[in-house]
Amino acid sequence: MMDKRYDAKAAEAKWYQTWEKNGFFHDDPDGREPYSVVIPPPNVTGILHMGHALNQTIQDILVRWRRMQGRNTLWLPGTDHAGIATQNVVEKALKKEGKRRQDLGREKFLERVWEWKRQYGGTIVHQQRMLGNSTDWQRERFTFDEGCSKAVAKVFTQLYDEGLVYKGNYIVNWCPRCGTALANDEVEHEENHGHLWYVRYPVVGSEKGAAGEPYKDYIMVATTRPETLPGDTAVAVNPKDERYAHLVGKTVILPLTGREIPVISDDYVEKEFGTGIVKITPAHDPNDFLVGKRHGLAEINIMTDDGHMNELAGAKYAGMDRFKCREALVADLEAEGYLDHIEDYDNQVGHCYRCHEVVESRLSKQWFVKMKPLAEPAIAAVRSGEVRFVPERWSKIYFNWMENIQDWCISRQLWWGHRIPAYYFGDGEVVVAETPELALEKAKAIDPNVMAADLQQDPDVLDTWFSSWLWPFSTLGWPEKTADLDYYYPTTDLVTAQDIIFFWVARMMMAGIHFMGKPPFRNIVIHGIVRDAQGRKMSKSLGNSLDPLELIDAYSADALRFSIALITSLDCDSKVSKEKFEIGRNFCTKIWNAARFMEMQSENAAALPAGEPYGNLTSDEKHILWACDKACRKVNEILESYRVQDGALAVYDFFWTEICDWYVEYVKDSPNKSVSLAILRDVFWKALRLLHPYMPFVTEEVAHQLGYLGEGETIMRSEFPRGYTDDEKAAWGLSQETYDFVNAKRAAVTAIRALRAEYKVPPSAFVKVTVATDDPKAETEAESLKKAMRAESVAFVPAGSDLAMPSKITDFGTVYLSLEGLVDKAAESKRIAGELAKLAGFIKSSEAKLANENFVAHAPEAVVAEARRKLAENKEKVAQLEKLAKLFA
RNA sequence: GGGCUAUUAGCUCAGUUGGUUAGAGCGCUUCCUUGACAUGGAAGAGGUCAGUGGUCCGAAUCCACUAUAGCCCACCA
Repeated sequence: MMDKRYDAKAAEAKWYQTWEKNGFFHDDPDGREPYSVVIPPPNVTGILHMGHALNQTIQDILVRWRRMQGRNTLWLPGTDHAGIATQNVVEKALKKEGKRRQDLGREKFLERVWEWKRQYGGTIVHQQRMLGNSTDWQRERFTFDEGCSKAVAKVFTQLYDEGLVYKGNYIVNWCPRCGTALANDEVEHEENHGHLWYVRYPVVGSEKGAAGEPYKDYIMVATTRPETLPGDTAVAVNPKDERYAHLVGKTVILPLTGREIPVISDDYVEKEFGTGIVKITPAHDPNDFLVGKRHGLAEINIMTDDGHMNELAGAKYAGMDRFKCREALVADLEAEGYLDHIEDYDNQVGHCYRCHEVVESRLSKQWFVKMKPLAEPAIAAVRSGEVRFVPERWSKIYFNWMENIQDWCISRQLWWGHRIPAYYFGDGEVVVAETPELALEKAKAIDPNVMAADLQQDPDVLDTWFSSWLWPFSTLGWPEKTADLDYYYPTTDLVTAQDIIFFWVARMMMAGIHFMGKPPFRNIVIHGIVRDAQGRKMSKSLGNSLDPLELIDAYSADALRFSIALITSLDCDSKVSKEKFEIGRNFCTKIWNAARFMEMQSENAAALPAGEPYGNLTSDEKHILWACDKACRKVNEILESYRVQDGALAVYDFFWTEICDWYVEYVKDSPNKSVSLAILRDVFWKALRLLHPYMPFVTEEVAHQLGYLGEGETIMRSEFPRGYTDDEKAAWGLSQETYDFVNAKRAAVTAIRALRAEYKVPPSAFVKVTVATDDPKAETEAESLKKAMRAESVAFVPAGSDLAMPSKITDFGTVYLSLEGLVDKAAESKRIAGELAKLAGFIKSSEAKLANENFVAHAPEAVVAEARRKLAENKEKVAQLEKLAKLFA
C-alpha cells in the first residue's frame, strides 16, 4: 500500500544513492550516438545558489531526456580551483589566527589550501547531489588536478612556442587588496559620486603672484585622481585646440614637486571635457600609458602593490594610503594656492570582482596571450553555423566582443594556481617547458653548464580561466589520446548563463579550435539570471537570495526542479519568490495521489497486454490515447529546441487536465473498467516517463510502487515515450475527429455544470438533462454524460427543438437543464440577450471578413473554411437563441 | 558614447514561421470535506496585447518613431 503522503525526503535520498551506486549515471564509449555535456564547474569555495539550481536543472532535464532516448550520455561534473576566491577564503581563516600567508611561506600556505579543499571543497559537490543531477561522478574533475594541470602546462608551452604567449611591461588592473593583476573582465565598473579637482600648473618662467596665487601664468588641469599627480610626466592638449596651441612645447611646473614637465598635444584629449587640458600619468592610467608611449614619456610608479604611496610620491606622502594621500594632497594644493575649485562629478570606477576593492591601474611585467589569431577561427565557427547560440541573438554579443578582443593578461601574483612554467637562469635567459626536467634540457641547449638548481621558476600563477578554457577536453584526458576524448569530444551542448560568455564560453571556443581542431560544443544554450521578486539580482549583501537547499527541504528537489523549469525562459531573466515553488510541490502531490488512485483500482485492472489492440474503445478512451500520443510527440519536439519551459507546461497540462481532471473521472464510472484501467496504466506510465527528466525522484518512486519497474530497474534508463505508431492508432480507431468529438462532449458537460451553478442546484442533486442534436453518435454517450453531469436522465431530441428551460449551445448540441418550475424567466431572458449580443459581434466580424475578396483569395483554405463554418454555426446559434428568447419573454 | 532586450489579466509570465472569439499559474468571487488528492474539485470575474504611424486581405506577432524599464560593452581625465 502506498502511504497517504509522499515522503519526498526519504525517496530522494534513497533513489539518488541507488542510481549512483548502480552506475546509472555512467556510460562507456560504444557504438551509440553520444550526447555529452560538461558542467560549468562551480568554484570549489562555492555553495549552491539559485543560479546553479537553474543552470543544472536545465542540463539535467536535457541529459536525462537524451539518455532515455537511448543516447550514450555523459554529463561531466567538477569544480574550479578558483584562484583568487579560494586564496582569499584561506587567507581569511589565517587572519583569525593572526597570520598572513607570508608568515607561512609559499609551500606551507599551499598545504593549508589543499587541506581546506579536502575539508570543505566537497560542499557544493554534495549539494549538487541533492538537486538530483545525473552527473557521472566517476569522471568528476578539478581544474587543479593532475590531468588538468598537465594540460595547462602543455597549452602554455605550446602557445609560447607559437609566439602567442608573451611577457610584457604593461599597465594592468591591479587589486591592491588581493595583490594581483586582474584581467579586464575581472574588473566591475560601478557608478561613483566623486569630484573633479581643478588644479593650476604654473608655466615655467612666469612670475610669482600675490599670496594665494603663487604664479600669475598658469594652465588649469581637471582631474578625478589628484593623488596621482606626483606621477605626472606631462600635460596634454588636443592638437586642434586653438586655445592652447601656443602652449604646446612649453614647460610647466608640477605643483608641490617643483618638477618641470612638458606640454604635449595628443588626439586622445577631448577639447570639451574639463578645461581641455589633461595631466598625463603614464604609470597609473591606461590611456596615459598609451599617450606616454607615443611621446616617449617617463613612467613614474608612485604606488606600492598594496595601494600605498611610495617614496617617488614624495617624502611627505610615502607610506600613505592612496585615498588618505588624495585628501592630504588636495589639502596641500589648496594651502599652496594651486587648487582652483572643485566640482561634483560622477564617473565609473573599477572594482575587483572578488573582493570589491577599488582597482588601481598599475605598470608591471605580466604574461599575456595574443588573442586575435585565436579569435578569428572562433568567430568563423559561429558564423558558419558549425556552432550555434540558443537563443540565436547571443551570437551578436559574441561577435561584438570577439571582434574587439584585447590581449589577455594571464599572470596573477597569487600562490594558489597553476605556476607559470617559465624558468629563468643566467643573465635573464628564460625557457618555457612543461616540466622542470624538460626546462633543464632546453636550458642546457642554451648553456650546457646550467644545473637544475640554477633554474628559477616564475613565481606567478595563471589566471583561473586559463584552466577553465580547456575544460571540455582537459577533462576527457587531453593531451593523452583517450577513448573518452575520441568519443565524447566535441561535446553536444553547453548550458550556461549570459554572464560568463566572455570569461568562459568564448575562450573555450578558442582553445577548443586551437588545440583540438574542432569547436568544443555544437550548441551554446544561454539562459537568464535568477532575480528576486523585485527583479533585483540575488546577492548575499541584499539578503534577497533564496537558498535552493532550504527550498528542497521545504518542498523537495522535484518541486524545486519543476518550478524552476516552469518559470524559466531562455529569453529573459526569471523573477522568483518562495511561493512559486508551491506549483512544483502541488504537482508532486497530485502525481502521488493519482498513483494512489491507480493502486486502489488495481484489482479491477485485468491483465491486458500493452500494445495489443484493446478492441472496441469508448470515445473517452480513444481521447486519452490520442492526447497521450500528442503529448509525447510535443515534448520531444519542444526539448529538441531546448524549450524546457514549454515542455514542462505540456506535460503538466497533459497530466493534470487530461489524465486527472477528465480521464480518471471517467474511469471511476467506466462501463468496461478493466479496459479503461489498462489504458490508464499505459498512459500513466508514459506520463511518468515524460515527467522523469523534470521530476526524477517522484517518478521513479511511483514507477516502482505501481509495479512498472522491478527490483534493480530504473525509470532513468527506460525508453522516453515517442507516441503511438500509426498501426496502433489505426487499430484503436483513434482520430482527430474522435478527439474533437470528446472535446465537444466535455463542453456540454461544462455547460450543464455552469447552469447548475447559476441556478444553485445543490451538488448532491440529480438533474434531468435534454440534449438537442442530430449527431447519431451523441446517444452512445448517454451513460458517460449522465455520470459527468450528475444527471438522473439524459434525453435526446432533434436539433432545433426548443424547450422553455435554461440551455447552453455547445459544439455537441444544445443542452437543456430541466428545472421544473424553478426557471427564473427574467434571468434567463437576460442571459440569452447577453449571448445574442456577443454572437452578433462575432457574426459581424466574420461576415466582414468573408465579404473581403482578398481574404478569401489570400488566406489559407483551412482558415477560410473555418471562418465559414464558424459563421454558419453562430448564425444557427442565433436562430436557436431567438426562439428560446420568445419562450422566456 | 555604442550595443542588446523587454513592455500582454491585480502579480509572474506563455503566445513556434502574421490567420477562428489572446492563454497558464498565483491572487480574487461563489459553491463543494464519508469520494486518489482542500498541497484538492466545480463554476466565474478580470486584457482596446505601452503609445503613434506604416506594410498587409488580415498585426500581440513584421517595420519606423515615441515613452518607460532593464542589461551588457566602452579609456572622456
